[in-house]
Amino acid sequence: MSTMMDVAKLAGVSTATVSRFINSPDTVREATREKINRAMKICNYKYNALARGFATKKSNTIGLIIPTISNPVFADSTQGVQDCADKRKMQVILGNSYYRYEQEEKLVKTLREKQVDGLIITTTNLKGNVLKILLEENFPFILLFSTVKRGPLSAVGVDNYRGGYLATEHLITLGHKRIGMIAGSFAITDRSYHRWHGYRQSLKNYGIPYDKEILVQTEYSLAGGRDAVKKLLALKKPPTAVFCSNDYLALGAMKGAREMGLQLPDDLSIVGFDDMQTASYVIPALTTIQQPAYKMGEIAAELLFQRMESAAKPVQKMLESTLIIRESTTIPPGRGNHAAHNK
Amino acid sequence: MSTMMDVAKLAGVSTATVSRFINSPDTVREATREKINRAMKICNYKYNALARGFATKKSNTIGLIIPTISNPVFADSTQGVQDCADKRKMQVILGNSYYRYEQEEKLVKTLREKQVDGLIITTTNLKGNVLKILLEENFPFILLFSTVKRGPLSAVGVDNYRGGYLATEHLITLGHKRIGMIAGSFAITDRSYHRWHGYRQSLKNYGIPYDKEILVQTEYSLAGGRDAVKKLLALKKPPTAVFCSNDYLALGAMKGAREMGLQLPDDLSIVGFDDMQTASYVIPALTTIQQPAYKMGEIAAELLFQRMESAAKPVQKMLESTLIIRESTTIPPGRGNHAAHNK
DNA sequence: TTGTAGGCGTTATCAG
DNA sequence: CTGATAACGCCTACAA
Repeated sequence: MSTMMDVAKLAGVSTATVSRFINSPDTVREATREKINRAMKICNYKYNALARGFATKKSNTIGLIIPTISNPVFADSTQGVQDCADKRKMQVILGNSYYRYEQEEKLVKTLREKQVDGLIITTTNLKGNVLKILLEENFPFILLFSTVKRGPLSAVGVDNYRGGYLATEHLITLGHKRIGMIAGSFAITDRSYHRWHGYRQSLKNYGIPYDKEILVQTEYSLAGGRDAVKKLLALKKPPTAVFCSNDYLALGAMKGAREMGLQLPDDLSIVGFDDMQTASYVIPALTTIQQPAYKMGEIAAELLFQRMESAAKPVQKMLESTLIIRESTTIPPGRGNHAAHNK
Repeated sequence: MSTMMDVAKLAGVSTATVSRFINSPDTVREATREKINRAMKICNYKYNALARGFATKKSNTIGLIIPTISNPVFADSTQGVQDCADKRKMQVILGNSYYRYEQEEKLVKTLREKQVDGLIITTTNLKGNVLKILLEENFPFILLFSTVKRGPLSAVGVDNYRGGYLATEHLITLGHKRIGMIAGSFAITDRSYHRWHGYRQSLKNYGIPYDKEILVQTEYSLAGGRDAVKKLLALKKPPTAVFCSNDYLALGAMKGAREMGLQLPDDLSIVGFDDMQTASYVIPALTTIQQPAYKMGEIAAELLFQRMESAAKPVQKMLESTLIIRESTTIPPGRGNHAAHNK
């Protein structure tokens, strides 16, 4: 593999000139440029960005840590950060934490060793040491899908509490009195926890007693949702509606309910969270809380690049999450539902 | 940021020893190890993997180029390569080509400049110069979601032709005579093209004339599938079944058909391709051709690492793709369908 | 506009 | 088991 040295010799110039030619062509004379160009062709020169990074102490690479790329919401946000990085001619190294803190810890270590210029993290543990150290050492990073609204950490997210509130309120407005919740394990994601808070508050505001019997925490998966709904439906007093803390859980719940012979949405109303692409293509189309995942990724990257350029004060961007009413929610059963003829 | 030099001085040893301590601790005396350890703590030493890569000419990084991470199938395969890379303590830089060849070209250039040790590519143009050059220059790379079965390129994929054949045969076996196809644009993905070939061959083998009227090429998206199915349904002689070249298209088609007032699957049978996670959770659950995406990613990474260690002869791994029959396919309408009471 | 030369943090070779 | 020292490929003053 040929180097600048080879090119320089062949072109009869110094390596400094070759370097200039690459980084700011207009500072080198036309004739020289041509010589260099020719020389590069001849020895099939390939620029070594790693060597450059070594010399400049900038890798032009950022790290992105998410729980798992197989969740479409994280995939969308990843796309957002990638597109934004691409514009800045930056690359992104991806890491999956699988909702495990030690893995997250390991990832930031490895990525920092790789000299990434900054980090975007969808963290699994807001209180952990990882973020604290990053902050202390003044390393540029942005939280994504974050729940923090103030303080020293820069972050982008949505108001999960409000999302949970809206989802529940929608169900209450339809007439439901017994509303269950299927939540991602609180130990693993505080987003789920915040959504649950919104749920509780909504119940409270409308004078519906909270019943911890109809909350089930589970893993964030289709199967998790399916099993959870079956558990709820097996209760003596099963809920007539459930709020699921993400769309996977909701689709799983639809499946589970159906397997138990229920008609949807008539026998059970379901609302999700995320609005992943397929949510509106499912039958019945899923009522859900929409999160602008792609946009959030874009903004996180944008914020990170700003932060990398100059250490401004921390900012938190909370984006709007909105309730999207579709077909998976309706009035409670036995209330003269227009769709009651189905039974 | 402190360097090995600092640690060495503090510990009263040479940088060489520090380096040894890091890379093969057992070659340095216990007492020395402790000194170094202490020194590292004191100056909060952080290893610089980039400098290492510079010295060793190995970045311990691979590049992964896919069309788009928002397609769950590619997300799954990405997870597969990442998990495999993780085991080898390798990082992966992700790039989206968006099915655009120039983008793919640009990506391999950038990634090579970044000195990735190898590349995994889900290519958009098998015949393009990119792969040819990679091959000529003997750069390690593996094709993923590949259609190639022989030749100089190493690759992993499934038999798309066979998948298309199976899907169509299933429909024929159910009694369908008029079977349309909604395909991803052939110009963009030869996988789609191969699936179409399987479709044609199946038709032929069962003596059903091919009608190009009921093939529509579109973009790989939910909306694409929806629009396409509407086009087909508007024909004088609409199909009673459609084979969609991926699951997104199939879900889109379900939506479109439903919007036109059809009952599924009774009025229209639909089969997809991929078996993405949500496919079995949709209602009616999607009949589809399953591709082991995660597995394929894992194998591709495995193959790449082998290739990086020693330039063995090229291999092509074709994995099994199987027909998964679920609820979205049934006998043609007007044939005494058991579900006919729905109308 | 171009050249000279030192430096970036690690590894690797060769002595000791 | 440890130390000295020359790479590795590029950038960047500083000088010319």
